[in-house]
Amino acid sequence: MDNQALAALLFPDITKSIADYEALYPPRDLPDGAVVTRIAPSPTGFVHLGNLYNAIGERLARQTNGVFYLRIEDTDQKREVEGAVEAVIDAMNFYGVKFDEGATVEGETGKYGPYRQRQRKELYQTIAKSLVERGLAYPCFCTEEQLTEMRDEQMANKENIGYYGKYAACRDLTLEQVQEKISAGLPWVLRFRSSGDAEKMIPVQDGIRGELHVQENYTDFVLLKSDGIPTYHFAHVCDDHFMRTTHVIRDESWLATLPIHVQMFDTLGWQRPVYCHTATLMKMDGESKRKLSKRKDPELALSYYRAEGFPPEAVWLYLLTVLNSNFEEWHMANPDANSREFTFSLEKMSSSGALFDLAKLDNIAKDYLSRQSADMVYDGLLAWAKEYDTALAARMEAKADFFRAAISVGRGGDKPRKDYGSWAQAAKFLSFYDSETFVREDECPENVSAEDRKAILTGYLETLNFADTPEEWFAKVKELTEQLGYAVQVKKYKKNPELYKGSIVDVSNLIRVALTGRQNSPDLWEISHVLGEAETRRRIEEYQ
RNA sequence: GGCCCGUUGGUCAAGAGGUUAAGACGACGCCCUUUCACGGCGUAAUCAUGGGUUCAAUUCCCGUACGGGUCACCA
Repeated sequence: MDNQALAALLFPDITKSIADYEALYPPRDLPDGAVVTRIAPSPTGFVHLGNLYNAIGERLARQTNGVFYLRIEDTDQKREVEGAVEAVIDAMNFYGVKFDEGATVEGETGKYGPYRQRQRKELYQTIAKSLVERGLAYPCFCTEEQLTEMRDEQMANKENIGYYGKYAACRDLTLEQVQEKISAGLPWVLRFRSSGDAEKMIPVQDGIRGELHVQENYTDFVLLKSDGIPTYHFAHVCDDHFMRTTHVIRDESWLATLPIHVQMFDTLGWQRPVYCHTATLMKMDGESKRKLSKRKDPELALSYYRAEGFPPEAVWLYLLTVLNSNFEEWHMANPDANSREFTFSLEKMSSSGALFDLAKLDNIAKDYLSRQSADMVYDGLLAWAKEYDTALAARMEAKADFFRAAISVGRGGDKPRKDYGSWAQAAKFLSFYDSETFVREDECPENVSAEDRKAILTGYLETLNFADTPEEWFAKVKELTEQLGYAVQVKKYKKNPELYKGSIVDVSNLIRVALTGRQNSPDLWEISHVLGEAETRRRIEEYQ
């Protein structure tokens, strides 16, 4: 076979050489140990947790004065969705992830582009052509049906599946045969001619997992699809080489095709990047774990957390506890420090899949929000409401001082309340303050009879004086409690429940339900002052 | 089915050849308390399993089981 002639036949328009691209994309001038990494999503319109998970690379790049960039893997035109690139950028921006170079909404920035793979067709074809010239790649005319047939036969024979050895029908076509098929207009893909041995294991250093042993690739996998666009495997190798990527951080599902990637780097004589395969986030499904699924699990989508209103930093705090086992300890020691001050390390990443724990996220978010100022919470809630709850946004703007006061209750001090971890939770929690949204959700405490309910609320109203100090106010509550045969001290009631109708818990909770509609709320006297005397009296009278 | 990866409490996990096997979340119980919270304390693990190496293994090696992933002209 005349490889030069075949290459010319297959790629008549390619005039550049690999050397041209080496010159175009010179090695980066960066300090020793600088990490160059990226996220490389495909523009399917679905931005998921994994994308953010791998954006941890940004922190690694920052820590080492390296580079973090965005590459768009748009080689599958069928799955592409309009506006998807903007969606990725918007989502990353929301989570504070900044790119040094790569695709942008307007176009792109950086010297190693284009950063959209489809625009790099000529580069891939140049590399492909050189492989053909070296006799390492060949056109394949097999149809989908033929390939399915081959797979079925291999399955039936319990042989390894794939295009290799005697199954590689197009491997040894003559130049004339290729010429004939091409002039007949038959579509073709370009396959790699693998000389790998399935029995051979090759060691690969993984940045997270340590030394890995993978089987050598023996299949003639596809480099270029029939439309001339590369497959993921080929594009990844070419791009990460010419973009001078040092670390490839990606999901562990790529472990299976690692042999292909390693083989490509080696045969092209390029230095392999450090592969870092992250563990997949899992979810409990009945008795067993399984990968988070796009169709079944709304929490896989990044948009879920935004719509729910979890502050971006809180999501990072949670993700970091899962990503780096020593992060949580650091965060407890530095509760108010920004998570970016934490030194992230690949070695501390877990290699087995963690169950995604929404309860823990919730806890972390509550703790985070409890430490924020009332202004921050007001602004955050308002910004969220403008997008997801416009009625609330309107009320907040109309009654800004009132909402700020409500948000301030229980905030500050050594023991701030942890009532909500997301803006959606905050909206719900705060709803009782505003008379427009006030609804009684909880019932009067069980220990309190209808008669006592009336007596307590009437008595409460009679002595109610808005000028009282909190101490004076509560002294009156205690007095009322005692008069009506309830125990002022919970402990006494617990010891001798038969001596009392109930305790101050019941009395307080009755007032609480009257005032807030719930049995769980912040301090009643503070709430009353946010509501004002008229509204306070109105709610209690109404509940008598 | 082949191949790859994994397995410490309900969940996330630290850990080292010899430890009382950290810590966090969740659950439950108790305490504090001027209600609701917050907070404090406490309870719950024969470190998947069989074998080997060793004075000693949960920690090293091999097998088994289980779980997960992957085997496309999708990424």
